[in-house]
Amino acid sequence: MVTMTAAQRREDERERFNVFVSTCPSRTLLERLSDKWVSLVLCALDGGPQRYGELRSSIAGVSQKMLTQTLRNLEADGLVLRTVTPEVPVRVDYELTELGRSLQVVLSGLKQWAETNVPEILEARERYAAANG
Amino acid sequence: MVTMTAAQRREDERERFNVFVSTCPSRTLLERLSDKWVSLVLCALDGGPQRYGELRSSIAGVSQKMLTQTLRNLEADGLVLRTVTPEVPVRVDYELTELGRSLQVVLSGLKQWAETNVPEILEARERYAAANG
DNA sequence: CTGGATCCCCGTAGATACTG
DNA sequence: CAGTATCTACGGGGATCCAG
Repeated sequence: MVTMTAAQRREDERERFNVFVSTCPSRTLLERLSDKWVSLVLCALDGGPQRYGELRSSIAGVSQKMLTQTLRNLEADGLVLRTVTPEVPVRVDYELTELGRSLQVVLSGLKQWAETNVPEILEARERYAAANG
Repeated sequence: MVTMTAAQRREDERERFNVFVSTCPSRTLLERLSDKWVSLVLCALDGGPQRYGELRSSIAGVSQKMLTQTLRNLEADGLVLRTVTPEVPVRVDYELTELGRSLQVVLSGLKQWAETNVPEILEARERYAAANG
């Protein structure tokens, strides 16, 4: 076995993880990130640390259960840091980690795309509805 | 305070789309895009038009139902073009529209991020599991 | 009072079988 | 080949309860 060049190693890395293989860890990761609450939570935390209640009110429509569940998953994946301050009442703050910030950049692109292209999408839906039943 | 023109007001309205409002169209759009199959389908179509069966086999683990449903939604939103060729047996091709390609760029960034950062995430999960139950 | 766990109900994803 | 139809099972939403 000859020593690998950096390029070969990079190629090898790329082929180790493939989202199109259903058993690949990158696939399950992509599925977790492709969650409607994940992008909202990460974008909400973009402005800095927030308390649980702040997140809950800034992300309209989220249930306690899903917000807690999403935050726990993000914490376990090292994307969010959870800090408990034992005051009365208890205070829990959430903030992005370095890894979380790098993901937030990508997801804010998706958020931006959605907010920008709403009109085109709505027009397309009307055309589709008119053409079909 | 200067008077707004109608055009300015319309422009202002356009920029008011906010994903954090649960009733905002951009929010429901973001939720549709934040679907685990959407990113996979769009990335699969990045290489060019594909038949239904090709998509089904390239995206391992997708059910006929969800693939059809996802493709129909993407078609209705103007992101994917569906072409039926009345051969025997019938041939159905799917390809990205211009709008779909612009979204694919964003989603492939997410795919790339997932494939790149799998190791960090797995390590974080182990640390979390070790620290907690 | 904040943050979160638990229970129950319902919608929807998913597997299977069938059709133009 | 490219879908529809049907059934079941899992996961999200809401109410309720719990700890600090």
